[in-house]
Amino acid sequence: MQEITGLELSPKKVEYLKFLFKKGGLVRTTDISTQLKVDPSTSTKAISDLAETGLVEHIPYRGVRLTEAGQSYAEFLINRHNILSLMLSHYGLSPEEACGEASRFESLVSKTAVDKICTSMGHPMTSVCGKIRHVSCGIS
Amino acid sequence: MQEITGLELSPKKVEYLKFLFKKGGLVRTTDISTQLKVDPSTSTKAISDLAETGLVEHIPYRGVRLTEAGQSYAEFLINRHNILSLMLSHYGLSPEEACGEASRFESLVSKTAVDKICTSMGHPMTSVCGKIRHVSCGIS
DNA sequence: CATATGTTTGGTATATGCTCAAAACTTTTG
DNA sequence: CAAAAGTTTTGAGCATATACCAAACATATG
Repeated sequence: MQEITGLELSPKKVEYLKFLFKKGGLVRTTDISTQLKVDPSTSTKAISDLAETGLVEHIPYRGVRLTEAGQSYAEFLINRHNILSLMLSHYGLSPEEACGEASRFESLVSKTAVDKICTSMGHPMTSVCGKIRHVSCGIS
Repeated sequence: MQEITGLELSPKKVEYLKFLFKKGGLVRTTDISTQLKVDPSTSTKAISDLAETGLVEHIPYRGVRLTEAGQSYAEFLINRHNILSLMLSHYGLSPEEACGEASRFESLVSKTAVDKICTSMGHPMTSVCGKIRHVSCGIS
């Protein structure tokens, strides 16, 4: 994934990647299916898809791990979520509401837009749902 | 549609409804397919779906018209779009960017959130892409 | 009223996401 | 250290949303 547009992954795939990042290391299929509340077979399938994109490495019967590309992409995904949540919280949404709304639509917000929002907010360090790291954020 | 959550329709269905509202009156299948750049058969299908929800009335070979429910729902959809676009434009996105981003994700933003954003912005009357009418906006 | 135009139907395709049952593999344990 | 128990994967199948094409159908017009 050379240029990140932010629109590469489907909503669910984004969830998987964010979870893998937060969990860290080798993650078991069951952990994922428990967390995302789906059948283990569903998470196995999703992981196979992600493995094909090169974002994760799947060791069958062992677990999944983010690749280096996956790490930095997941970091973008989490920053995007945090920035959008923070933005929404500025409009009177509670942290939970903001976080929930952002989770629903974040996969459709481009990196370009996120970068502008981030810049406009002055590259904040913390959101309502986590710290923000301005690594791939196109600081201007 | 008793209580509007804002999450009733798929992205494309939202587009159809917004277009029908803007066009007004009885709209022909071809107008729709031309506008949304899809095959006429595709728009016929979408319209059938919408007709089942009671938001539009389809008179075969004649055209489609919003029902009263469809009218007010479409008004909500357009306000949502306008409010989200305006919000984004406050973060340095150009009108075109703001409008484009909003179009991508608006169908996943709840009415509750939109109402809060609208209130927080002081119920603005105009956005970067159209006027705003605060009819169903839960003015507080 | 026959033909041109516009619309709908039916078949088919892709993408995403999901479940269940059975097979395959790993781990535990007697 | 083999059988039982537990976990993971595979394969078949289903649902939704979106799309196209070709054929059938309705309407409008010359």
